[in-house]
Amino acid sequence: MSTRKPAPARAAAARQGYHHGDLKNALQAAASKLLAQRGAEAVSLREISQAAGVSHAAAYRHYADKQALLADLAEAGFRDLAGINRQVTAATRGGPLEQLKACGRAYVEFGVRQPHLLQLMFGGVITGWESHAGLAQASGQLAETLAGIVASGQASGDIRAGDVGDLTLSAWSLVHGLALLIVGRRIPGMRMDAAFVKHAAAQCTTLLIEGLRAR
Amino acid sequence: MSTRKPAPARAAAARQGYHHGDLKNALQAAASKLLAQRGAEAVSLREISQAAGVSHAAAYRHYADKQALLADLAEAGFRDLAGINRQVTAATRGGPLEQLKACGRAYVEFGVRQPHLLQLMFGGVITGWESHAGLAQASGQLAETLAGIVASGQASGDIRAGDVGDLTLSAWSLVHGLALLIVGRRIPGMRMDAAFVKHAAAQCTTLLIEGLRAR
DNA sequence: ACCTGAACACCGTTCAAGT
DNA sequence: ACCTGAACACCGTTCAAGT
Repeated sequence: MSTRKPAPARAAAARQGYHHGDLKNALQAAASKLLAQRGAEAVSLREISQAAGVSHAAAYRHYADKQALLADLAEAGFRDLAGINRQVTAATRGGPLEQLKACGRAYVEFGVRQPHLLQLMFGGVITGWESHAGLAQASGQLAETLAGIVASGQASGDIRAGDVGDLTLSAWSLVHGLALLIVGRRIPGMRMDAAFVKHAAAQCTTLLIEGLRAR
Repeated sequence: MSTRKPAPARAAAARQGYHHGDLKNALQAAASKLLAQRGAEAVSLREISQAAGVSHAAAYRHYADKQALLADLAEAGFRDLAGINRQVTAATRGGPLEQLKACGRAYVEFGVRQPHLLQLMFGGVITGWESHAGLAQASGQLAETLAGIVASGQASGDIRAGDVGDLTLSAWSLVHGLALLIVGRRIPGMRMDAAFVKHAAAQCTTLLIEGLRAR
């Protein structure tokens, strides 16, 4: 047993409404949960604070404003998505075109799994990305991950020659657009179930690799 | 001369702060202008009402709530974009693939010209599309316009066989994703000028027609 | 150093009252 | 029928004050 008693001390502090211990993470967790439930515009900072068990002004000790907290959530989303891409790439056998296909499907599935998070990451709610360094960096890492797959495909001769940035942008645009059209429910006659997502992702990524394939 | 004097009567009414004449259109115009300047989340209904020269409660005589007004703007955006697609299609010679290419570029240019409107149309700010019948219809018409080009390309033998909905979704996803990535400034090293937009649209639509081309 | 509670200026929405 | 002004319940943000 340790001589320090952090848990009881924290509990006592919480009882008297003081010292949260790790409020920043608690705010993130509460915000993430509420975001997933109702979307960024429908959740207030006061509600997040309440869910974290502190007064509505306490968040300002850890975040400059509401946007800074949302930016943290978006950043985590970008890191998560980039990680998924790396993982899927590593786990997929059959060459770069199959990897790209698998990543595209994973990208769309990520969006369907967390629609409100995807909207936050790309929907224009967060302004002033310059002031959130980590967010811009995480977003850039996602782009780099995709570019890496394209570059390796060119090196192996599976993907045709051309500027890596241009080809990556095309591939990214396709899966990104599909994910947002699905999440935004803009596709007529769409049933938003796993089968449709799987089908649509397969169709789109097939077109993609037809366009990218070396000939 | 008519015996009725609508214009002076309206002016007199306006002087005493009553009877706007065509408040609904005035609200739309004011909202559209403010949306273009600062985006949907940064503009309040009170501000729109003030810009239209009425009290902050007057808008509720014409719109159920703020969302209904925003839905009207989004609907106009969808109709505008669908009209642009039809116009570009009619004006482009050289077959369906060239038409699709031209529409893709026009789609991206529309987004770059009106980034806040594009975000409103697709960014998830408007919830409950079911309650805005005109909006859902206008969005559907845009999809139909795109599907029409794909179908005519199949009829002429330029576009390969396959489900029209699937091929249309792929084409739409590509240009839609590109437009949103550009507007959202998510492309590393991007310069958001006309030359880049032209270049990126050309690259992406080239990949698209390679993937769609009959072989 | 970290949090609270009151305060400020806003916001969307409602509603009785005016013409 | 159409609009106003007051009112209500919220919100983001600030700040003196508490421990």
